[in-house]
Amino acid sequence: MSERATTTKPSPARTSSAKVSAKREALLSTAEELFARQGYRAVGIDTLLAEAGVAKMTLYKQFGSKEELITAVLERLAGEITSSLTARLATATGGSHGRILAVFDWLADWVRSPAFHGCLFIKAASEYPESGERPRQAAEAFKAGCRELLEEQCRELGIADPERLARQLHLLLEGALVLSFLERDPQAATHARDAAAVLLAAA
Amino acid sequence: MSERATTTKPSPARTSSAKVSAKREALLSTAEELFARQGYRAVGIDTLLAEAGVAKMTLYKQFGSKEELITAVLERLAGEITSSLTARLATATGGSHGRILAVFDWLADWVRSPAFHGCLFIKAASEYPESGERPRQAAEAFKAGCRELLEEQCRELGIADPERLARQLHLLLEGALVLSFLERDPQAATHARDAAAVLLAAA
DNA sequence: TTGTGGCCAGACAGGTCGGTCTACTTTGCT
DNA sequence: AGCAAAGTAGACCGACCTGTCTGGCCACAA
Repeated sequence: MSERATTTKPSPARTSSAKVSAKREALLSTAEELFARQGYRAVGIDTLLAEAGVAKMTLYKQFGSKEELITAVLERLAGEITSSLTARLATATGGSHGRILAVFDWLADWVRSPAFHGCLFIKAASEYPESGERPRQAAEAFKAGCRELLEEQCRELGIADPERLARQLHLLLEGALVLSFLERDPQAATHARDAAAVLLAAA
Repeated sequence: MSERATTTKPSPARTSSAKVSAKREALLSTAEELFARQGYRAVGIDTLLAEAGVAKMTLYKQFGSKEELITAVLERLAGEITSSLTARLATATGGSHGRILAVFDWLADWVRSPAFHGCLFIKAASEYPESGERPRQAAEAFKAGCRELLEEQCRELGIADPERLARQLHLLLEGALVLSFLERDPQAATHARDAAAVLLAAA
């Protein structure tokens, strides 16, 4: 009866330390979506805050600057992608090339998901092209990680020149990312997989 | 496409028309360089005008808006690339695959030139992601042209499935563009060429 | 010489940007 | 209960944004 009109009784955070992340998480996921759809410089801080339902001071307390927020988005995303991909690789079966082809299957799922609006790392490097800028550094680190992951898979296969094959596969992967976004071709990743199979067979 | 200010009306004299082109050209080439190095939204119109030594009114009389200027830069660049590439192809020798490998040789020259700071078309699509935006349309048109050019070369070779091979080669090309810029790997195009040779041999 | 029209510099307009600050309310731990 | 941390709204800042407009300069034709 005396319940106030405004008492939606927001779920009390049961875990103490999880509470810290609540607003931070809202910021990160909203930022990821808006930046992906519109670009980094095109999205103003105020738009982002309104969408996330967070106050400006919270953003600056948590991240310090817009560029740091972008960097945090990229680092979080890199972690998610890495764990999602390695989980997929762990279950990969098929011939000896199954592991590598599974990377391209995973890629096909990624670029076909409705949340995909181009690779955020490539966009970050485009909009923050100077070596010293943190978003570009995060992008470089992630892409280097991709190449290393591919190289490791090639090495496990006992390929003659694993570094070389890994770089070629990486080209296909990045090409698929770009063309999935630029032309709206959901099959780009499939074509990349086909090409990867050819390269693998020849190695 | 080019300025042809004659017959229809007794319009400006030749001298003033030549002057117009001069300022227009200064705008286009300065814009191309600044946008390539810093990104489209990162470069303000005043910076651009100061660098080009052109008055603001001239820009708006010639192009109407910043987005139209960007579009004009992209269209001019697309023309230059197309003619430079087809000129190279005309002189391509080597085996039956020479023409296609020449595309990747040309690419290697492009990405290694000091003026290369990433593909302006990919960046345009990133910063103007909506279908209705003119810079993105120009980028889509150019990339579609690239794919068609590759497909035509494959077709001339009598490849079984030219469209499919062309798409695979296109993936390598775009991948090389991205990785040349993101990692600063001048060898990306060379690796793409190697991979292209493998795909060609298998087709 | 005088007139004309293209181009100039730069002031201006109206908004938005990233970022700071204050003063207040909620929240969660002890 | 009490307190400190975290979060809130929103005013405010100076810089910068795209785009418009004014008034004058200068080349050239009659």
